[in-house]
Amino acid sequence: MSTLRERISDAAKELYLREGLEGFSMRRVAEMVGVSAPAIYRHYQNKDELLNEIIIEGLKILDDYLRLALSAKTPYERLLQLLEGYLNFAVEQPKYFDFAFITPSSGIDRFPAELAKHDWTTFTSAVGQIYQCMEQGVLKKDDPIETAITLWAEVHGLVSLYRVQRFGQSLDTFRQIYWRAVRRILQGLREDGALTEVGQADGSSPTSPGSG
Amino acid sequence: MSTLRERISDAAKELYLREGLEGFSMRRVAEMVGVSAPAIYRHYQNKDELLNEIIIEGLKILDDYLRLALSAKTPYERLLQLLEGYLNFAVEQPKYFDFAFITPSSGIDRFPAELAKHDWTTFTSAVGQIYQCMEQGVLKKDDPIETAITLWAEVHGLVSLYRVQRFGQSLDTFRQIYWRAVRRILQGLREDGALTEVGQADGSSPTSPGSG
DNA sequence: GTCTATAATCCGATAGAC
DNA sequence: GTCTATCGGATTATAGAC
Repeated sequence: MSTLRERISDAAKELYLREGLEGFSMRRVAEMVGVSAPAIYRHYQNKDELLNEIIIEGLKILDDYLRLALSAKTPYERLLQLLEGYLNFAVEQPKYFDFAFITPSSGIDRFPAELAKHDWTTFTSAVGQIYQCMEQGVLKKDDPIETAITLWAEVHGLVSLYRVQRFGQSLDTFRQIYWRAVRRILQGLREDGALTEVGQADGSSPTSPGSG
Repeated sequence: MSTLRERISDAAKELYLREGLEGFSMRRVAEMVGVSAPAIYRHYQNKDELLNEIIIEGLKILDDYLRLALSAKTPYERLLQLLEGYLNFAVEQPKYFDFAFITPSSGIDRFPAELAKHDWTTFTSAVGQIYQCMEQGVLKKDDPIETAITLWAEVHGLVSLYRVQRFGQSLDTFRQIYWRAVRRILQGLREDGALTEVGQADGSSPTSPGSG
């Protein structure tokens, strides 16, 4: 059992995933649901409101990817898993990633409050892991917030450049590039000389939460 | 003296800078030039081909920003200036930055060969500075290509997140965030203990090439 | 080579009947 | 709440005169 509003929302997500923002239209959503286009406006005020539904769905899925990290045993492993969750979300849910993090003003100008709240929640979680790493001496004492920004920017830059085709098309190659870059950063954030390698010793990725 | 093709190209750039991708249309370009819309198709096969003109212009402007870095005296200063050129380009020419580096498939699917060539040229230049830094002992010996990727991803991630409103709206604040993150990365890439600070000692930016 | 005119579609959104 | 019909607009692209 599902309401018409839910069916519209589901169809919108399906259409966006299949056709992208370019092929997304109210008319086609209506056609998929089996109603006329104006009927949608009884449930959503306009196109932007329907598109917001898609962003929110993407954030939920990103949460699923990141939540898996919290089950790891040490703060450092949780941090690595968070970094991998971001990678897996971007490469396994590229359309959602694009819409939530890439697409600038095309489509939606004002970003919904959910987005800011979501950012804050997950960012705070990452800061917590980093803080614990510093307390344990796994990372050098530093400002955990600024350190989190530094790491977030690195992984976001990597996946963004991958999304706009700057690292070729091979996912395997990109995963190697990703982890070598991230580990190079982490190396610089570690206590000098101490604990040269924590966790995996090679450049391969931890277990993939999304593909397992 | 200018050909009609050049006038179309100029009008297209002007319209895109003023209205963005959303407000860009063949009709409006034609209107600006003072010809009918179909006349444009005598000089450009379709809309994508005209949009490519804009990307190429953006890459030329980016080159202007990055070329200023080469006049600095040391490899490390040239590297810092390159990193600042990227920042200045992104914040001073946001529309060009968005189109060349953010906008995914909306608008253009296949990226022109110019783009790949440009990437390669400027990237190679950055790798050269990094290599020299390593030879001089300013940076730890490492793979200069991977190091360049790591740095590129960091600055690209920072400016991309800024462009999608993740760091608030204050440019001054963002510049501070940017340089603190970049310097944190560079710190980790330096020889352990040696040369704790090269160049500016505070977190402020070098001289801005674009705003001076 | 450039023009006018127009085709053939698509879009978001609304009005008003039922 | 859903429908038909339609408005007002956009788009790429072509036909044919000049």
